[in-house]
Amino acid sequence: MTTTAALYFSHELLSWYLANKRILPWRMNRDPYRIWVSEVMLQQTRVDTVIPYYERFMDKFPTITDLATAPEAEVLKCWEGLGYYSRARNLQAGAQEVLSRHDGIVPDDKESVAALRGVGPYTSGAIMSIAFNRPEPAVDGNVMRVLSRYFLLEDDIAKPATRVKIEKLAASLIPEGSAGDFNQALMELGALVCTPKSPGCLTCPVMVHCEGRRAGMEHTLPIKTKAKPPRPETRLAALIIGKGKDAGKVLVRQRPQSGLLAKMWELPHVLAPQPGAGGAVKPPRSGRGRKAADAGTAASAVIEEQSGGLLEQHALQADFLCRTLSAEDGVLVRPTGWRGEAEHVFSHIVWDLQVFKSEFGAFTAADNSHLTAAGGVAGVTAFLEQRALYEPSDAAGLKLGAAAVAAEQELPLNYRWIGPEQMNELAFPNVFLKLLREYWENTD
DNA sequence: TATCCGTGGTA
DNA sequence: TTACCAAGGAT
Repeated sequence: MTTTAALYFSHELLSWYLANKRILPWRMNRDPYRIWVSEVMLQQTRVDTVIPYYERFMDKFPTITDLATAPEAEVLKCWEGLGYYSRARNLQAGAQEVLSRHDGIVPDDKESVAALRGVGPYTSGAIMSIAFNRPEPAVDGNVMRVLSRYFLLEDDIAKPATRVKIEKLAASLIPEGSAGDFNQALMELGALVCTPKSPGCLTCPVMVHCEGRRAGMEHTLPIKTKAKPPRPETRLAALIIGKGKDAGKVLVRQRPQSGLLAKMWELPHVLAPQPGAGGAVKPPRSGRGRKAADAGTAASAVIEEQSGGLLEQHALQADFLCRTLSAEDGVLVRPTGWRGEAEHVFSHIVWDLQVFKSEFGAFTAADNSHLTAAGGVAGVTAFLEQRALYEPSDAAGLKLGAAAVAAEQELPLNYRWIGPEQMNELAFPNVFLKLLREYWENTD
């Protein structure tokens, strides 16, 4: 690559950007805090998805101090539905670092910015270049795609080493004094023209010297190895309906401090024995109108309830849910009917949620007869023995200990009864948001 | 280095 | 419907 060709690329691209750039909320000015928030929200997230979240977030937390001093629950609630929730917690931690160590002013040196929680190589480059116009590369997926095509680079962009290589190339292309615009131009081109599936070479401002296109490789570049497919998990969830003083409420729980969906709220659920783990509960034949969110599904649950018992598969699952929730959380519930199915897709896991309407409290064998109406006690006990879930001597009883039955249940600290109003305070992942909204819509 | 982290749009 | 993947970071 000659210097003149590089100059051509940079200046043609920069001119195109200045004439075609989108008007976006974070392009109002170059306030480093606004740029920072936008870059974190835009991590692995589309512009159109981010915009309404960004507007709400900046409205609620206009300054670094506002964000740093806010209750964490409010920050999470503001992020609800956007995904990758550690971003929200790290962003607030970063704001607190800036407040305590930099007098509330975003530092304008690379090392300090890169040291902030949730700020990696891309985001530090983006903040330094866009907010401070420093000549730092900001290499994201767009930039790797654009440069892989333009310079016909056949490196696997899934490998971290490739990003490092492209960072050096991108740094060398930054025009004097235009780092912020140039970095945004690269990303804008990737988002609007040099798109993953069908690149718009005919309207591309740098098509004449694009080596990838000239080699007819615009559709095969960039090279990227396939990601591992997500593992399926069947999860048995309890929609626990309150009675008495808790009438009209639902029992929810908060997830642990770290890991998947950290600190988010959810319906209690347990991991079902997975297929292949040895005589496991298989999910009912899924698909076709059985999803809780579909209009026709609630009907399926009603039919099951009215027929005086659950389908065998659901009976087995309900029983397993009841026992496991008792064992794991010490929460005693009585599933009374299958309510529906919902799917939740993560990057690395797919949840098949089987939702069971449940009552709160201990149960006895007689109470539980509905669980075995379809499958028969023999089938259920055989299943339970196979899973070694309780002592064979209890096989005929299907009940928990008498002490547990009699005791007044105390809720674990991470459990809470909530009504519709509490939906405005607690942050839920989207699946549970939909399930709860659907429940309250249909019970008004 | 590989895996863990959400969610939704699109072809 | 599946498959891809988006202004990535932490461990």
